[in-house]
Amino acid sequence: MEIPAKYNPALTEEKWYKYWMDNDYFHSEPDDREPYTVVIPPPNVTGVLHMGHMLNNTIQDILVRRARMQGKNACWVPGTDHASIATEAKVVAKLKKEGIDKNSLSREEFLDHAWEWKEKHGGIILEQLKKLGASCDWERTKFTMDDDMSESVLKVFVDLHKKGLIYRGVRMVNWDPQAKTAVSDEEVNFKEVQSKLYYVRYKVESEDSYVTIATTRPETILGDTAVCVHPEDERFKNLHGKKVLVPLVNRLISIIKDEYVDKEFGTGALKITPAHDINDYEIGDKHNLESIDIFNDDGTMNESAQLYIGEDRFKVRKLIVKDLEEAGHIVKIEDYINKLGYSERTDAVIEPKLSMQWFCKMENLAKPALENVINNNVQFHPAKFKNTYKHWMENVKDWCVSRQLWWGQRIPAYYLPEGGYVVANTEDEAVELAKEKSGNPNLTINDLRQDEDVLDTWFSSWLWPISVFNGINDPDNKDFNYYYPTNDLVTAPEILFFWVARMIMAGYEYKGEKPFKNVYLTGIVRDQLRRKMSKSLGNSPDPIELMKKYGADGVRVGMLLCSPAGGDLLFDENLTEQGRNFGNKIWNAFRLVKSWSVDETIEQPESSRKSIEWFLNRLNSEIKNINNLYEKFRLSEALMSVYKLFWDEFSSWYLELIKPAYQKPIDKTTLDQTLEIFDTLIKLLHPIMPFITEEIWQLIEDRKPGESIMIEKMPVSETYSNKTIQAFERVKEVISGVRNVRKENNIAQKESLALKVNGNYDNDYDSCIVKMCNLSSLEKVNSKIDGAVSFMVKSTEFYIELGSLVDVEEELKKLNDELEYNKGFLKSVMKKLSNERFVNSAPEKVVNIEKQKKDDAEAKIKVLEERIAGLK
RNA sequence: GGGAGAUUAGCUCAGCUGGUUCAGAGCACCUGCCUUACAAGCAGGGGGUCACUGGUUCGAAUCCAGUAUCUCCCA
Repeated sequence: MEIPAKYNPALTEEKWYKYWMDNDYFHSEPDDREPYTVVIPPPNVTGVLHMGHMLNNTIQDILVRRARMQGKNACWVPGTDHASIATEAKVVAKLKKEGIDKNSLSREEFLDHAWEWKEKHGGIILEQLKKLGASCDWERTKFTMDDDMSESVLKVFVDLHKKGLIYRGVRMVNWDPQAKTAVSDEEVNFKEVQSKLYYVRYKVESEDSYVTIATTRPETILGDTAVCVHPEDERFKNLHGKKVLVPLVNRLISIIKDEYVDKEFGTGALKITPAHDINDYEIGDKHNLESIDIFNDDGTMNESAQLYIGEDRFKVRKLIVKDLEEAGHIVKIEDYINKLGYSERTDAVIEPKLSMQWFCKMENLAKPALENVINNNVQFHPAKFKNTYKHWMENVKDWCVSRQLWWGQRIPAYYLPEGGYVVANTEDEAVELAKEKSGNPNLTINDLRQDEDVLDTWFSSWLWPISVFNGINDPDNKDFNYYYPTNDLVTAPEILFFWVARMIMAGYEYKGEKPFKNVYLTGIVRDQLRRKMSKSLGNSPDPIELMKKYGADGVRVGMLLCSPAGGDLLFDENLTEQGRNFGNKIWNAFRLVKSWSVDETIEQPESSRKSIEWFLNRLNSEIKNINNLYEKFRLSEALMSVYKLFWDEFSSWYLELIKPAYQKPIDKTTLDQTLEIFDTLIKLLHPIMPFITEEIWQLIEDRKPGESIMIEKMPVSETYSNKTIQAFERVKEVISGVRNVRKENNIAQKESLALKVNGNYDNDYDSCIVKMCNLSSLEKVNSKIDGAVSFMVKSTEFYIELGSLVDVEEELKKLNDELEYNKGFLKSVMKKLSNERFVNSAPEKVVNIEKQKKDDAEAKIKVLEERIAGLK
């Protein structure tokens, strides 16, 4: 069989993905086995695959494939969320391009367009995940606006309303004047901008004096309802209880006292505009101030402003400064850097605005969600995120769940003609409730007006682990009972609060149980300059191209190589290259083993027998180690361990040890055992590199149709002896020693050498040393040999006689350097041992270790000194 | 302004409840090799006052305090 020297992923990946799908390996149904469940963090329907998804889904697939091979019933539920703001923005933009104004469409017409858009673009990411090898149960794919999902959302809204946890209220919200919707705090990006600080003086009522305030937003002066000073501020004590006139509109407002004011900032006097600043709103609330809303929804001035009506807020700033200046109210203008909130979706400057919204009370929902993270019922990896989570949950604010959009679940609240409203799951129910509430038995649905707003997308996603199994609509169904709670959630720390925390809340509220046991928090993928990868910066490689170039396996390895949990992840294409190279290494190891022909008549060489014995010990110890790392979610370390096991231990040592001479056959025992070892290794590798391992597994032996490595059993660790492993480490040192001698003296491997040993030496692995070093003899002697090149392993001396070839000077230097080092080492040990307090207070074990060090060092020094004397 | 965390090799990071896996790994770098599995490779090598200053201790990268720098979250 001719196997190419370079592994070509393109030839195998599609083939095996199709094979897995055709055999339905990804699909799960409840049965007797232990379930292992993961729900995908639903990507946004507007998106395309980016590096963050690659990382996140690589990790999920590794966990899922591993669990499946451990014999669990693995179920990974894929899906997407409807992303109301982003999707609506996209659809509006698309319509605009076609010359259609959203406002000219009815709600239903618009939604038709939106659905059409979703059908066309919504599945892109999921399709791309297949290229990565994601072993999702595609039959279970969900979308947050599927009928049953929406039904769950509305049911929960109605239920929470009944429980008094949903209420309607006026609140200061982050208003996006471009999207004309409120956005959550988390969807606001703060950026530093160069702006100006305007010092404006207000005339004190019936006095010929002024008070000067400082503001960055002079246009909001028109909405001022107070001026506030610090009660202890001497400069303003004479003003307490007085009133001032708002410039230009001459409204009379009070001077109030509040400790909130920073005496050092500006002039120490603060204008209060409760309708347009969150802090002012709170002060206004405290002092019962009037709120004057001077903006329209699109950021232009309204009638309440009295001036500049219909003009945009930024234009008004320029106009009002000019007018204030002319009226003599501007004292000075300074340059000033402040932070401004921008909408994550539209990049418009956020306008704090009072508006009627729907809220969800968080306090009681947060309690179990906090408690069960603190007590580790839900575990965070890495655990440091518990701190931030705790801080957030203890200061949780009510959740604004309404959005002024059409795309999403419409709030099931119906307003009665004569005021008031009812909340109901269906229109019929709403009519019934309305009849009851109004006492009017003739009401019909046409008399009711449903709320125009939709629910926040997170109000869908927080139910995700429950609703994908239909656990809201049918709480006692088989799937929900079997798969919930799920096992691991893999997501980014950025959404720890507004997604993870809320899922935990929903879990306890609707099932009385956590939604998942572990939360693995990935890092943020950044480029080499630590910049977050983003489309706008253009610093993100296209994952599809990357997979084409390096193979999905290579990219998976590359992602994992740079991803300590929770830390930032500095992606570099050379990591994927390293992944591809690793694939090639595996491929070539396979090629080598496959190239050997068997001769059943030859006996197994001693060296092979010993090598296998060693490697099995090494392998089992490493399996244990790897299991440990996986349990602690130290995935990149698990990868590194299996990487080194395969590359260093298996390829560089084991295969070289058992390799037959060129074109010579191998004995059957060794080959069989080697194939078995290979099989174990690729099973260990499968969760990380599913494609190449399947390809090799299928080639290594004839497989029956329907067989696959992905449903094989993950190897478990059997007993092993650390003694054997350590003994072999000595053997490696001896072999390295001989290699060094060859190298330093330019002796080819073909030329055989005679090795002599003096000192403490175990000849168990002589056959391995003889083979690896091409020795003509390996002989124990009882004295040092002058005139030979030498090296030491521990305090055992090894000699190779090269006759005149020995460079005495060189040899002396080497020995003297080593002597120097050992003397220094001994000195440091003696220092410890001669410290009485150390000997008395340190545990006996530690003292004994030091004594052992002393003995070893002394023995070595003695040997070195003798050798130096011999050479001189 | 409030809170959390970080600082270990050129880069990214391990290093658990102080002591033999204590100064590590991978990559990068340097040297020599196209040796019949693999140059996407092989064999070697160099490189760190563990941010700084004190303290606790027989003993500190590890614990404590302060300083500096950085990051994130909240306002």
